[in-house]
Amino acid sequence: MHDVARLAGVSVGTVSAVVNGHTTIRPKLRKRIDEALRALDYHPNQIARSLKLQRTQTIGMVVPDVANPFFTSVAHGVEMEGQRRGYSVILCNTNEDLQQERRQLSILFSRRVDGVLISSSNYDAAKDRLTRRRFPIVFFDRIPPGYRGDAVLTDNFSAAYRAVQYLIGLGHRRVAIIAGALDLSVVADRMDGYRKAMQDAELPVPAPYIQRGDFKLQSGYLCGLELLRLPAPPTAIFSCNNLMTLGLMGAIVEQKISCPDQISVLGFDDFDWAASFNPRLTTMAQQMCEMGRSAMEMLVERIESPIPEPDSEQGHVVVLEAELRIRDSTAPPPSNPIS
Amino acid sequence: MHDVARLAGVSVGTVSAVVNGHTTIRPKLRKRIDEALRALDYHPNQIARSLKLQRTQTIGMVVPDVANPFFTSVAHGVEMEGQRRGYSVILCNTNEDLQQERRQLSILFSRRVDGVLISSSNYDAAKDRLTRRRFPIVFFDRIPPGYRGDAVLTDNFSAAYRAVQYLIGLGHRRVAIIAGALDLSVVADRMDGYRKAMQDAELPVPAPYIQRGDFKLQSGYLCGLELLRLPAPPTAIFSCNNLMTLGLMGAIVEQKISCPDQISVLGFDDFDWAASFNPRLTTMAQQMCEMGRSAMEMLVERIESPIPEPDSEQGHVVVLEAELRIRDSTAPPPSNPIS
DNA sequence: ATGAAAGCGCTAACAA
DNA sequence: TTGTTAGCGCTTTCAT
Repeated sequence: MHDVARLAGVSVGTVSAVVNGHTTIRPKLRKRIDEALRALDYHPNQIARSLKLQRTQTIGMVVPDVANPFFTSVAHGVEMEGQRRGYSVILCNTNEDLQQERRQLSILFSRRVDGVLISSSNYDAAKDRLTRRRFPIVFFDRIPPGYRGDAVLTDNFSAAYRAVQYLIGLGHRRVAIIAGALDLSVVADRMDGYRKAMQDAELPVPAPYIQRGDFKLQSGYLCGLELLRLPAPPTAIFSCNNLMTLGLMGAIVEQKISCPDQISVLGFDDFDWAASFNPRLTTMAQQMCEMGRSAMEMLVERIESPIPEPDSEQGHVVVLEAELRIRDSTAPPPSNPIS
Repeated sequence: MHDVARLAGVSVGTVSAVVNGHTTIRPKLRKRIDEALRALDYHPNQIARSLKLQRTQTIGMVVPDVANPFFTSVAHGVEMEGQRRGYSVILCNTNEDLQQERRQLSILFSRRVDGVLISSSNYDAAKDRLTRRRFPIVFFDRIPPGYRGDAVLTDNFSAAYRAVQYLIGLGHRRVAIIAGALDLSVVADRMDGYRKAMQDAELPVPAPYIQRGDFKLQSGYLCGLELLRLPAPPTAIFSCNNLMTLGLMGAIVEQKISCPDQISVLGFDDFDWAASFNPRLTTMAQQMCEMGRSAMEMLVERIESPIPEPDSEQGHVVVLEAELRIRDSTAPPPSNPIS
C-alpha cells in the first residue's frame, strides 16, 4: 500500500480510502490510484486489516465428523451463505472427541474468528471459553442439554414420530429402532418420538428392539445383525442416522434378507444417492443445506448486529421440519415374518 | 499480553518469551508469568502474531465440490495432517466454476494463507496469482495439463487399465465406460487406460460405449440409461467416478436389470458404504485420506523448507496406486446378454 | 479533499 | 537474563 501510494503520489490514507470505496475522493485521484493498484497487483493484507479492525471476517465451524455426508451438506450451506456475506470458514473436525473439541475451540479463539458454528452435545467446552464472553456462537443439529442460546435444529421428535407412525400405518407392529448415545439431544428426541408413536398405537416395545449405536456405519451393521437374529425380529427398523442406515443395509444384504419384502427400513437423513440404493431408501430427510445457511445467517446477524439483543437470556432458535421421502425400502409387513 | 506483563511485574518481551517457550527464562519468573497467563485466561492473538511473522499457519484448500465424498475424504486427511503440524485449513468450494476458483484464490491470497492445496483442471487461475510468486501450492487429484510443480495424484492410467483388465478377465467383451470432461487429467488418463486395456485384448470399442458424464450423480444415471438402451448393450460398465457410479446404479435398479447377473459394474473411488450397497460394489479405490495427508505434508515442506528447492523447475510428484476391491457388482457376463 | 500519525498485539534485535 | 523499542500493514481521527 505504501508503494501504491508512492507510485500514485498520494498518502497511504488516501489509498486506503480508495480501496475501501470511500466516496470522498476526487475522481481524478481515484483513477490514478486505481491504476497504481492495478500496476502493482495490490492485494489488501487482510491480516493487518483484521488486527486494526478487530474483525477477521472468518468463522469457525466445528463438527464431529467431516466425512459424514450430513455435516458436509450442512457445511456446503454454510460455505455458500458465508461467501455471500464475505466470511470464510475454517473447518474443524473433533472426531467426536471432547478433548479435540476443546483444543479446536481454543485454536479458533486464538485466531480471533468472529464467531463459531458448532455441533456438539457438550456445552461446557464451548460455554467455558465462548459464551462467557458473549462470544457469537450458534449451535446446530446437536444442542447441549440446558443450552439457551442461538441454535438451529430439526424437530427431531416430530420427525421420528412421523417416521414411525408411517411404518405403523403400513401395518407394522414390530418396529425396532437403532439409536445412538442418549446424551445427544438428537438421539433423545428421536427416541422419544419413536416411543410416543409406539405408545399412541398401543404397540409394545421389547427392550431388544432398542439398539444403541454410535452414529458410525459399523454400529449400524452390528445393531442390524443383532436385530435380525432376534427370536422375534422386527418387521421394520427405524435407523436414527445416515451412516447407521448404510451399515444396516449392509447387514441385510449380507444376511440375504429381502428389503422391503421381509423387512422395512426407514432411515434418518437423506442423501443424493439414497435413491440410487437397491432398494431405493425411504428416509426422513433433514434440510441439511438450509440448516447450514440458516445457522450462518444467524451467526452473522449476531456478529454484525450493533445491539446485543435485548432479550439476551433467550437466544434465537430456528426449528426446521424434516420431510418423509417415501421410496422402496418400506412396505407392508410380510404375512409370514422371518422366524 | 500487556496486562499479563503488568500483573506478573515483567515486560511484554518476557511474557512473549514464556508464551513461545524460549528457555532463557528463570524458572521463578516463568512460573509467576504462567500464573498470570492462567489468571487472565490469556489467549495469544494469532492475528497480531501473523502480521509480525508474516506467517498465518493457515492454508487454503480449494475443491470443486465439497459435498463429494471423495473430496471430503481427502479433506479429512488434510485436516489431520494439518493439525499435527499446527496448520488450520480454510475450505473453499468452487462448484466446478472457474470464476469462483479465481475469486476464492484471490480471497485466500488476501488472507495471506501460507499455501494452497487445490484440485483444478485449470492452471491459469492458479498460475496467475500464485505460481508466479513462487507461492507454495500443491495440486492434487486433478492436475492441469502442462503443470510442472508439486502434486499428488493417483496413477489413473494404471488404475483404469487394471479395472478394465479385470472385467475382461471375467469374460466380458462388451465393456463400456462412463467418463467425464476430457480436459480433466483424471478423465483423460482413465480413458486412456480403458482404451489400452481394450486394445490389448483386441476388443472393439463402439463409439456409443464411450459415454461422457460430468462427474455428477445425475449424469451417471443418464449415461447409464443411454447404455442400457443400446441395441447391443455392454455386459460391463466402468464408471469413472463415485457419484456417477451411484447414478448408474440408480438407472440399473430403475430398469429392473439385475446386477451383476445381467450387467457388471465397476466404479472408480471407494467409499465406506460401497460395501453396504446391494449388490456390494466392486471398486477401484483411490487412497483418498493418504492423498490429503501426503499433499499437506508436501505443502508444509514447501512452506517451511528454508531452501527453495534447487531443482526448482521440476516439482515433487507423489503418485498413489489405486487398489481393486472386488465385491459383488462384477461377475462373468451372462450367457444370454440383454437383447 | 488529502496528509500525518497513532496504534491494533505481537516478536526480535539490541541494550542494559 | 530481562527490558525497551521498532515495526508488521492497515484504518481512522485530526489537522490542514
